[in-house]
Amino acid sequence: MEPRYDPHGVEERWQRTWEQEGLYNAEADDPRPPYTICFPPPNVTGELHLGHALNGSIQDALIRWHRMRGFNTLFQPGYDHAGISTQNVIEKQLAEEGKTRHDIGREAFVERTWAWLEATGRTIFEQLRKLGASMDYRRERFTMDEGYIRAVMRFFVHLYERGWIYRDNRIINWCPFHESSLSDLELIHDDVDDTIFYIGYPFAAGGEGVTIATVRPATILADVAVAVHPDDERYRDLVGREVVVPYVERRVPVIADERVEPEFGTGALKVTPGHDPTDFEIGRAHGLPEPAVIGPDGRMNERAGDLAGLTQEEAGERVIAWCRERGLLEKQEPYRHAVARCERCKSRIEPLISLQWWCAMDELKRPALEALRERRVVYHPESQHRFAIESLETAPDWNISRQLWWGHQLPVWYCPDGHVTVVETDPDACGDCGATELTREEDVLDTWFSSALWPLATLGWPDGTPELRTFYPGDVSVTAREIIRLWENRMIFAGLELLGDVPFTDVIITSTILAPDKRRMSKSLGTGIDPREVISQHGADATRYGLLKISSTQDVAFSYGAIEEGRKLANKLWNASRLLLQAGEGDEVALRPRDVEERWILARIDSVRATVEEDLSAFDFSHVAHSLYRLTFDDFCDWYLESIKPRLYAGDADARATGLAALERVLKLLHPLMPHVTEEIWSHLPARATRLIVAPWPEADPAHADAIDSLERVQDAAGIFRRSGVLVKLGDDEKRIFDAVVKPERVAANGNAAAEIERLQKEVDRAEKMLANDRFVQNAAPDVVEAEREKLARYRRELDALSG
RNA sequence: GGGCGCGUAGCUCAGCGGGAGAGCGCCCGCUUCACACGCGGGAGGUCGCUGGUUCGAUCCCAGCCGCGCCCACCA
Repeated sequence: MEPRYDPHGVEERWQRTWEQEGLYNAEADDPRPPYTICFPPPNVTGELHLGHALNGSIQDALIRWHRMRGFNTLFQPGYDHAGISTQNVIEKQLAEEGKTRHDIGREAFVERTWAWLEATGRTIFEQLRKLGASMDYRRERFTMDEGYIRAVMRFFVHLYERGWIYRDNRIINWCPFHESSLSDLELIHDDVDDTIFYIGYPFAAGGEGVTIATVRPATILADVAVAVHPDDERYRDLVGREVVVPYVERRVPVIADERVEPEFGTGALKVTPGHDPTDFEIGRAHGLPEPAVIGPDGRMNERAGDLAGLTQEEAGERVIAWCRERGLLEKQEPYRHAVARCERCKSRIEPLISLQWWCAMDELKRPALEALRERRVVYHPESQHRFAIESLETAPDWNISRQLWWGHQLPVWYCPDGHVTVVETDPDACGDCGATELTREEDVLDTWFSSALWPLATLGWPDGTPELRTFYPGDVSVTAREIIRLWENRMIFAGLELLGDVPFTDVIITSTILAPDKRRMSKSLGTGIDPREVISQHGADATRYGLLKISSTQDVAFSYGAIEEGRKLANKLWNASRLLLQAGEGDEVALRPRDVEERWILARIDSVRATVEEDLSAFDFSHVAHSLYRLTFDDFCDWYLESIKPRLYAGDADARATGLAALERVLKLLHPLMPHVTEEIWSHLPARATRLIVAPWPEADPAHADAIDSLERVQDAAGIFRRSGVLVKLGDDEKRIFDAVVKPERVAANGNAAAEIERLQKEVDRAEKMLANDRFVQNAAPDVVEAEREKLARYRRELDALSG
């Protein structure tokens, strides 16, 4: 064994070995209790980023821990077809060839997408293998593989038959670039500098009229009313009167609606149901018409009269000029406000009324809300649990149709008479009239519609497979905050609706990793860090350790220091094992603690085991990493191994056998975090019959607990021993050694009894003062007072020993 | 506008009612037979500010200042 641990080669070797030996595999007929985690299916076109790496490290730590604890673990891999995102990639390729998707047609487009995926997609799981993620790679699924498509079709038909899927003309977010609707959750909001115009709408009967404020003057052409708040005293008398819309010179009513904000602008709102979501709601409530003057391409349409064909900006200018000429433009001001953009192409979103498919949420979300409130599913941290409930409560009906070509085409067919047939596979005839000339709905489903089925469909649903029976419901889902509403909540209601049970019991929301300088990681800022490089440079174990160490409930800065720490820990373990192995020949690994330091380290390991179990159960991975680092460096190496060196050098077989047994336990505790180095060391230990990855997790071992207290005080002086070049031999009477040997040595080594006495005197004074305080003695918890008394007694003893 | 969170050593962060901590960095000393990716020693902090609760507050409460994130249809 070399004196330096080098992860290169070692990690790849174990990854191959584990997989080849089938140790990642999960079997449905395994009688052990199941433990299931589905890796959130990454975009099929994507590459591993730090979010994946952190997610993978967390999930794999949980999986490996449970595997060692005797669970039949399934870590499920797979990809998402990622509708818009993938279509984007292909459209960009086409654009480089000077073409659009319409030039090659739908069939060729879809074919091309598949061909491209075959050639270049699906690389993330190769990268996750290099992280050591112990997934059952045989079970890789895709949201558009044959079985999965059946699941999606079944889900749609199921919801349709429940009466929850409907088609309606409603206002949606239209992306002019993708020429598709988008859900609210697929938007981003950006501040832009705009101009707000104040425009007078004269009374139809003549006179001043009312002034409104708008940033989109082009939409004036589609105004159907002016609305004010019902309690707005200023406008009370106006309600019911008619005003004239500028430019088009159309008479429209003044109405009252609570959705109007009296404080904003002039408190009077021009109502444009065709081009604004709020106005749309107001319009529906008042039964107003919904004219549209802007088309799907974002330009003015034929209903815009002489402005048809213009961009909105051009049309707006013409409208403003018209108003200015007639003295209707009261003022204009610079105005900064947020606008919605497509999260993929950044195009400005056009609110348009469009015929779309919808999924009603009221019935679907009710059982999910119940499950969340009863905590059958719990989000971690707790603040996210509240957010998840709130999000679900307020979830509007779901726009599930997209006007894209890449995705699951809706299982909806129309006959020439306009009858609608909804079935899972191509029907022969119209369900209503028997007509055989059917055309299929062109729209595809929102990508998240299929993602919602991930925990079920990957296990074979809608078929009643053994996998589904064994591994559903699963256990944990690990994901990022922004995906709670898009994905997690939807998996919950889909699972409850289709199988009557939640898909998992815990959802871990991971922290966002920022660049080391706390800026957002982004390619354009050049602040991105590629986890694949980190892994190849520092090793998978160090990367895993580092990511888990910095993980928390808030946003965290990436830290190479934490990765370094992981590397150091691996090296330390490696050398600790060398010390023990080189100290003798035998292949004995056995607990034969003779001296208190041996009982002490066993007790420490057991105490850390308990802490680690608690922290893993609470998903506090940072704390786990911290505890194990301290255990390895401070307790195991700096103190315990140092103290048994004399015995090891003397060839004491018991000391070696016990040391190896203790080392084994430490390796086990660390394996979920740093699987490779621990397995590698394990393989060097004598007579290893089994792999560490499937070795049993340490049992509770309280046998040596009493050794902790007695030795820890002596440990306090350990530094002195080593510095003075003396290796202390600790007998049963540690206390005697401490008082008689350690103290004087410490003083001698420091050459500084006065300072030590001063320090102790300060402690004594402090403790005496507290204990003399009646209110402290009466009010503080009894064990706190007792601890203080013990401290005082100890300080006094030490003080006596020094000054006496 | 709403929600969440954060301000502790030069940097990154842990601790969260009774002794101010870790990693990295810095200074001093060690080629001690596991490890210089190491060992020992050390410097460095009014624990954002102001009040309150308490015998006692970095820790609980309120306000303020600063920073970040998420959500949002104020035209």
